[in-house]
Amino acid sequence: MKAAATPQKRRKILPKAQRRQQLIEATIACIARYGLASTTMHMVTREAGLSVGIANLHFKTKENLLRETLRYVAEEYHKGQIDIMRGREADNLSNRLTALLHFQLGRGVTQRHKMSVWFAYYGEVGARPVYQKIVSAWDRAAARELEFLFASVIREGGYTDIDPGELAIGYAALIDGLHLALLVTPRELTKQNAKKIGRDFLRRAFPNHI
Amino acid sequence: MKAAATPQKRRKILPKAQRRQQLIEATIACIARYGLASTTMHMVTREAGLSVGIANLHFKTKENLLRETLRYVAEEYHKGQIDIMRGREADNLSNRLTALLHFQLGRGVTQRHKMSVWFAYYGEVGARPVYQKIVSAWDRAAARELEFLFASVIREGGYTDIDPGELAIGYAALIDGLHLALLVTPRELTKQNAKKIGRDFLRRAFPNHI
DNA sequence: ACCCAGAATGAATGATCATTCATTCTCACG
DNA sequence: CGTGAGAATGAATGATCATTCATTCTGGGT
Repeated sequence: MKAAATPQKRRKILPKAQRRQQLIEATIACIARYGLASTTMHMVTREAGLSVGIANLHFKTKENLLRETLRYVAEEYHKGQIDIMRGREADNLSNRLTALLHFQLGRGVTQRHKMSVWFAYYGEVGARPVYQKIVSAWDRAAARELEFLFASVIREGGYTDIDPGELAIGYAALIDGLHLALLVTPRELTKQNAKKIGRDFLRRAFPNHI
Repeated sequence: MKAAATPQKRRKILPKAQRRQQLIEATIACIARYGLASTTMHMVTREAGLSVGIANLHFKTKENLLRETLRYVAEEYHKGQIDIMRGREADNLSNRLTALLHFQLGRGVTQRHKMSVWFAYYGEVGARPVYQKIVSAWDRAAARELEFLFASVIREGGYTDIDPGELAIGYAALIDGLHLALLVTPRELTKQNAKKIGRDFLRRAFPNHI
């Protein structure tokens, strides 16, 4: 038998870190497509093109894999934000605000499957304290950074009567809410419109900057 | 044997509508406590103090029960909002805005277990078009009403440069985002603060009213 | 060229769960 | 009272799924 009809997948050995990464990405794809509730280990390993046993080898349990996947997604999103807020490229505060808005409502983040994964985990936060811990740790970090950025803008613009911490929570909530709207009622809201709404929020707070 | 140690639950026959209601409420309690993913039919029927078979009798399948539960929750929340917006009690627009805010961030709605249920379903929307349909139908109705209210406020206050539809989407997104923050990072945000943030949003848009 | 540590496999196991349905029980009506 | 229509029960069934582990295979080291 020379060449089988099915092209005989050759077993490949790779470093642990690479396999873990591969499995996490397969998990994300499955959650986006089938939801957190009905994603099975078989689906994940098939998506990765590997055998079922592999999951147990690299992550002890399914619960573990899901936890690590959330960690990965949360880190990706929040690090992206923080990098822009600390941004060296845009020293100008106005540009930095705009860059942040474009990241948060831009092509990368607002892809349907990414938002699906994000809210799938949020949905379980009420029942799983572990998820809450992971998300809130990153949230706190991003919130602090945003508060700092807003404080700079307030100082520069001489705005009075604005608490940077409260405004930061409000802005973050608005962005989350817009993500939710893009996911749940995409027919009622385009990404363009979402950006305009975010921009209007900032303009009403910082009229001299936006 | 006269009186058993366990007080012999007597079988009771009730009208269909009442049993359905009872099961839906048990479902809500279970989702809040254990999450959508791990809520089982046994849990739900035990919570309701009934037998397993009852679920099949009143709702053909689990999927059906979950659907009806979402319908119930969505209706409760959105009807509450709409009633206030159409409110006969508060003819004054300022008061109506305030009443809406207090409903949306008040004791009733922001109970942890209610928000849990809400976001549990949002989390599955990406994978289940049925859920999306149910939620977006109610969302659309509430959005229209809110846009109408904002349009009245804009007319009364002579505000320029505000699109009521866009502002309504922004406000709704802010409220959703605040609910999420109350659920995920309750240590960072009190209900009092959430209300203040919502009020500030309205004040920046309608300074003559709030 | 050979070897073996340990990476990868997947059939088998046992646990959990939704759903079924033969049987029991209730109560409205005669 | 007595009865039957149909509401309620829960043990049994079969399907699905996470996890295990005996076995196979790979590639770096010698």
